[in-house]
Amino acid sequence: MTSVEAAGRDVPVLCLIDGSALVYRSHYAFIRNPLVNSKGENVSAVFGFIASVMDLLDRFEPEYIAVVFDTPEPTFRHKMFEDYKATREAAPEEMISQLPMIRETVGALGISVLESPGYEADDVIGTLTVRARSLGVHTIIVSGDKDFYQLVCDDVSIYDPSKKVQYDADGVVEKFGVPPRQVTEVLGLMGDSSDNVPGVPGIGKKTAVDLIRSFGTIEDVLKNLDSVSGAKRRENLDVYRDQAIESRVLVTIELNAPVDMGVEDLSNGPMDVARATELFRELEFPSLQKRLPVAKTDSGEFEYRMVKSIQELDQLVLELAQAGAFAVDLETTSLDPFSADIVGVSVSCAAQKGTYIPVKKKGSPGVQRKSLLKRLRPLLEDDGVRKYGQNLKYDYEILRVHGIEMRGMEFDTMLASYLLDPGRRRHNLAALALEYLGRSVTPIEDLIGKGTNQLSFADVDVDKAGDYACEDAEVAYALTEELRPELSHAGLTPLMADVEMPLLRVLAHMELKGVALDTGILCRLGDRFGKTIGELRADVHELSGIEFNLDSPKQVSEVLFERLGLPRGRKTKTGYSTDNRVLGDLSHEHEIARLILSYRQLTKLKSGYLDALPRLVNRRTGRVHTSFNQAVAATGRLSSSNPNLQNIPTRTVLGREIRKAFVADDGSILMSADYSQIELRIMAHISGDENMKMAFDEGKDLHRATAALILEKNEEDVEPSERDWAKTVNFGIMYGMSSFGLARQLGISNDAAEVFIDRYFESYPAVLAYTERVKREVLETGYVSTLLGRRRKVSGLDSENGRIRGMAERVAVNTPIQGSAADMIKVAMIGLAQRIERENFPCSLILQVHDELILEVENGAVDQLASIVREEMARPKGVELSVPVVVDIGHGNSWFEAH
DNA sequence: CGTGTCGCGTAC
DNA sequence: GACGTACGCGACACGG
Repeated sequence: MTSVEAAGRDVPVLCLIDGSALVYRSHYAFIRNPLVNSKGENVSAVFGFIASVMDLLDRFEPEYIAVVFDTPEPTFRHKMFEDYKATREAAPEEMISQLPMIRETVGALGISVLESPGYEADDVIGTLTVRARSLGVHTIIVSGDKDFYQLVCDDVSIYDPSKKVQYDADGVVEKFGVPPRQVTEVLGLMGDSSDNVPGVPGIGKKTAVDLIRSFGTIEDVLKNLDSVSGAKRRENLDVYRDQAIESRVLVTIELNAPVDMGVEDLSNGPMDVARATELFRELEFPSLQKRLPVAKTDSGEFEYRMVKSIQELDQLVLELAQAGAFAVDLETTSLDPFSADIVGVSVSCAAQKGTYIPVKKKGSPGVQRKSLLKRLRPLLEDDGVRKYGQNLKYDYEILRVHGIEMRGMEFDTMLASYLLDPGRRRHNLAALALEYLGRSVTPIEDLIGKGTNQLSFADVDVDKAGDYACEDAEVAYALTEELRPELSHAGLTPLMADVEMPLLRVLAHMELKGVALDTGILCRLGDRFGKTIGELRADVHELSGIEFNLDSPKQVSEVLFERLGLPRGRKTKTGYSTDNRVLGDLSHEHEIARLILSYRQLTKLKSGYLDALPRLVNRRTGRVHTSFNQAVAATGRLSSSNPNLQNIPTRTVLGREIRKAFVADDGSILMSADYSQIELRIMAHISGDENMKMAFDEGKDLHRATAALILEKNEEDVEPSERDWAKTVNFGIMYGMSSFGLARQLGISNDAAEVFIDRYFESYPAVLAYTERVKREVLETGYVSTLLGRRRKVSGLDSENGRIRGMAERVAVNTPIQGSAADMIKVAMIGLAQRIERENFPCSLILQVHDELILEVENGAVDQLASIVREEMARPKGVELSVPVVVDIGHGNSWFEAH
């Protein structure tokens, strides 16, 4: 419909954005549901504005573009007519405060910002349209304001960003009723209430258009008053004739405003992609970030090569050996190392340089996989040639499946980032490149797409794959150079070199080994549970007299609290809670609560374990291979996923049954070794509390001893319930629990809980001192540390907000304890794996559950292994506690029996 | 139809 | 609000 589209791209385009109007529109578009980032800032206007601007860039691909703002200074219109815009309300502060960010982001997108004191944006825009016209440039004015209709002609059109409609001269007639040259005439008569332009009383849009269509101009209307219908209308036109003329001046856009920029100064771009990416990250606009082009670093700076022959590969191997260190990255067809085919290998032995060796396939360059691996093997297996990489555990596993043992792994960028700031969310290459190098890297989705119809990496065009792969290796190299000194500066080099890097290999072996699962057991258990679940569901529906989705907490809450009118408990964000605690209380009121609890327990076990685990048995190995994530938990712990084998039930009789399905191969057994109360022992060690240390020294039951101290009675007189209370307090203190939380947990009054806590700290005074010490440490240094010097930043301890401060306190108190326990078991794992390997012992580590190690061992070696495990766990090298460390060891045919 | 968030529950 | 660290399920809301 528009002249621009008709004209195709023969004519250059200038986009002029009515900035102030767009800010308003963007801000109020979200007024009911403001966009607030995690810092609590309202960023609605920034988001709406920038999203609209990016739409424009996509839609019009303009050669020239500028955002034009009004200025706060009075304009010539105010001087002429003092009431001009007098009824405007002041802009809201939370919108005004977004203006600097909008300007900055617009700047990063390579777009000029214009304003002219004493003139409105309209005048600057009008003036530029004239200049553009003389240069043969078509102007698109981006605004919803009808005032702009007057500027429309063959070379000027309007684009309304909220309606996404473009108007040419015909469009204006259709929309407004008169052609552009008569727009000011109509506006002069009808006025504009938003700008407080008076016009003529009693004449609105419809009448004004009728009059101007009949007569042509305001003067013509006034000359022919006799022909105007309506006595009152004639009178008003007569009385307010000067006001009409004056209004027309007010609405007429100035075409000669002082604008010091020419159209040629308003070229679109270049975009500062790195800066824009950074801003979008700060603002938390991932959706906009995705729309940015990938940062193009000056390609002259980078040297990405592709190896296309054996001869070139031999040359490369020499180069890498000469360099003594290189970053390596494998491109494969799968994340599962057992089914992953190697598509190519990229390496980098200098920043800004990368080489890709594609595996040969029909019709494209490369080297046969067999000869590729053969040529690289000596280099990869050479301990003296240092390897860098991002998540080397993966590359190590792939190579190992292909018969290559990568040695000399020295620096994993993911782990380095994790040690530097274990609290950060992502340690992926893209995030690190952005953070430490200020670079954006090509996302893999750009090559293989996303969602269901993802390509295999093998199907990616080899040149594109090469660029991507070279970049990954090269970025890993550059990051290594960047992160190594940072690690050293933070005193984290030993932790990296002696713990995390060696552990990487241990974890890889555990993942590759996997654990055998007797799916028959799970299947039978699943059938049994399924029947009971069906019965429970029927009973609940019967009792409530309605069929509903028992899996929906929302519907459960409706049935319990509305239909059955049971007493409501706590509220959640979305309604009334139906969790275990609430249902437990309700079970005295109504039988249905008990049934729902049973239903919940069984469905949880069935969907979460019985049904889920068999699906994750690897087709090739017949075993389950979890991932042990080394850079996730902020305290230094590992985590486990796909499946999570660190949350297999044990606390309930029914749940524990699942452990019977975790079994050993024929001729072997499972051995479980777990630390007894390791975190409390570490708390005793770190705090140095004499009473607590003494209890451990004397081999006492710490919970019983604690109860005796608090209650001032003999240990043998402590009741089982009293021991349970003490146990709750012991753990509660470690987690920074408040008297409120303790009261809730124990079902006692707040005052009673406070007394407990006071008595606890009187019994263990150094523990209280410890909590004070870590808080002071955070205030002084900003972080807390574990026994091995692992650091975690803690923020919020100085917050005004009690909730945030409380959270920070708990993190500060808990992290050194949880983290030191993690340090300890990691060191034990490394020592144990080393001995097993060196002594060629017929066993493997297979699982770690925070304070427990599970091994699979051949029948004959059980007793000998038990003593090795105990030694390595009780006295991990470099971690010595001032209290005894007790390790409980059991074994059996299944995990259930090993406990 | 895929993606993100919430409530909930499992582990240590 | 009120106990630290994880992972993952089903439901639900949202957006293309």
